[in-house]
Amino acid sequence: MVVQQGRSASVKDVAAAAGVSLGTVSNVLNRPARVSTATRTRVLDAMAELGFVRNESARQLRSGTSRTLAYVMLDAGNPFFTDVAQGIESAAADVDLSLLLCNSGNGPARERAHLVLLQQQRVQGILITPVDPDSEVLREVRRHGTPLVIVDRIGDDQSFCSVAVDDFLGGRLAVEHLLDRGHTRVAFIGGPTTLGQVRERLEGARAAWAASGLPEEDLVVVPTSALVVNEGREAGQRLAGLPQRRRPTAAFCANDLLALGLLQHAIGSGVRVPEELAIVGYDDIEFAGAAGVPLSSVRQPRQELGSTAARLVLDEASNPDHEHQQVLFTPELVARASTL
Amino acid sequence: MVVQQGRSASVKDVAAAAGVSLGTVSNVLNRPARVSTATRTRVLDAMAELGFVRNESARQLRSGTSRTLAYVMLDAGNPFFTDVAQGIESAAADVDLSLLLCNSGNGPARERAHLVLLQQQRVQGILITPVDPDSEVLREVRRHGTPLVIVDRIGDDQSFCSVAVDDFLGGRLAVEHLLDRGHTRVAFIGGPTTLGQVRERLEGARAAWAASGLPEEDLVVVPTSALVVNEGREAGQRLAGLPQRRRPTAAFCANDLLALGLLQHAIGSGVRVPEELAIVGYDDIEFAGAAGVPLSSVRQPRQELGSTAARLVLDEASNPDHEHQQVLFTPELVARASTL
DNA sequence: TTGTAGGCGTTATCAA
DNA sequence: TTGATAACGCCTACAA
Repeated sequence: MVVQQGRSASVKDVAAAAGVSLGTVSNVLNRPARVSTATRTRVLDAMAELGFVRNESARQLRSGTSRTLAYVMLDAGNPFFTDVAQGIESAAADVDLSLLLCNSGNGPARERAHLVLLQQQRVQGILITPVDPDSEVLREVRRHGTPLVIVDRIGDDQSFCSVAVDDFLGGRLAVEHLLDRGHTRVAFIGGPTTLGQVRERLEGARAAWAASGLPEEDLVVVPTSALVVNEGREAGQRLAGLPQRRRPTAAFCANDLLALGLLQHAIGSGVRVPEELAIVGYDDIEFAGAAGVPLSSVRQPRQELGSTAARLVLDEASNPDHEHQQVLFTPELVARASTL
Repeated sequence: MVVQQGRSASVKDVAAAAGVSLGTVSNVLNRPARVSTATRTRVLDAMAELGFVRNESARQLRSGTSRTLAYVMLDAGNPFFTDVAQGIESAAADVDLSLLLCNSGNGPARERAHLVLLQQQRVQGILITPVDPDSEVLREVRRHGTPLVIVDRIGDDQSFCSVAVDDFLGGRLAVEHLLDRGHTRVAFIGGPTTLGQVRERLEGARAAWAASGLPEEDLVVVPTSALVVNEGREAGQRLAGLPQRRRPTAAFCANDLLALGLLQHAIGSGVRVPEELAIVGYDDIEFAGAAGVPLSSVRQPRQELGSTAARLVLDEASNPDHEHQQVLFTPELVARASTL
């Protein structure tokens, strides 16, 4: 066993140690059948002795493409996206690719920086939940030739594959559920509306509300600056500040983090859930069901979202007849104790 | 603007398009000052025209090292580890490195596969929360020369840098807190004990218990097969199945996911928290404070854990006088409503 | 200021 | 079955 110093052993070193040519070592690596058993073992021994590890950069330079997929997440702190990432990873692992995870944190500059790096690395494909699906940066990636699939959003044009869940329908389901429960004053909590997800869930909510014939102003929109727990708490305070007769008896939150924050505020300030305030979240993350009052939520097929996106990007990468497609999954309302 | 087909443009193509030599293009990229303004703009224009993107593999092959750090997580579904990852990522971004995230899912085989891939990619350094910190695979990485830092664990030997939090102390703090609250029958919920974190938290709990002079058998150990929400629910059922006079009045869970599951079971089956069952978790993930009954928990400095580990691995990678060190952070008990 | 040449580690082709 | 060689794209001496 040899302690490495300097740079690590190359095929050339292995060849020298085994007393064979460099080409033979390469054959042992890539077409073992072509090498006689005797020399093969000699080469393998030399590799073990020297602690040889293939250099992926060199391989990649030679082959022109890497064995890596990348996913640029919108918010790594949101379990929804880590679940999507798990779906991607398992699909990637099936075809022996590894997954590079990046986090834009909803920042266009960070997103752009990641995309540049990924193209430099010649990743096989990029999956991204973009800050803005119609941004020019995405089209630049396409122009460069790197396959790209949009996850959890749909762009205006159809020049990309995308995998998303019907957010408009999800918003409708949530509000229809609350209407079914007899609520006539409901809050929509969410923002910023620069996020398409938020916009469409709100539109769906409005559509359901309009269909009910209730006065428009009784769907109270409470904007937030991000989809995080703390914003949910603050929204709770704002609701509590409303005069009794204008205060909604139910809230539909644009995601579960907000809903959990709202729930926490409610319980902390003695508001009974669902009797005084019913709550519906969105995403159905694991913690929604595990909340003190289990949360009703709109479930999205997270893992499937990821694995489907991975399949699409791989098809785009390898199938010359690839055609872009927009896959739209259907969300589903999961009713739990927070809406009775 | 040109639509790419075939392979993407290289420095050679740019040189041809700009009517200069290949060396000049390289100078524009790496020593712009050495190039006259006129030729520089000509070259830059050609790059834009061709949609040139540097090939990182070639660069790396030449330079011998990559611009990437990697973190092998133990469980990507646990917010604790994603928070650690965020700490690493921000430290890496500070020095212009990108972070490759892998997930072993507590599986030795997956862990090993990831490590091989990472070495092949010649990452600058590997951070890992290992399945087993004393495993031979880690030493093999070291032997190959890739800097490696152990995160959230400490190995037996001190041949690696490590960054961890004092789990023994954390266990003690949790149980002392429950003893302070007057509990005389307490459950420890956690497992598998192949996880060192679990073993040490349990040891700490036992030490505190022994110091109290209470009968040993009144610290009831409820083993689980994983540190996930669902196992917490099942532990709740097992507790409920105990005869009243042997049933603990408080539980210390080896992490917050278990605690959330237990809490959910308790609320669902009408057990009042903390009056009938007090609960202390571990990690203080964001969802602990946001639980229906906010959870008391042992807080670990997650982001700091990550950023410190990143600094250590970079020092090991670049400082010839690097000395391995074991950094041990101190945990802190955060008391909330779940223990009154 | 610009151009030329060699090499990083791997693989594939072709010849022996 | 094995060996020699060229090429992938980039960077850095060194030469002009």
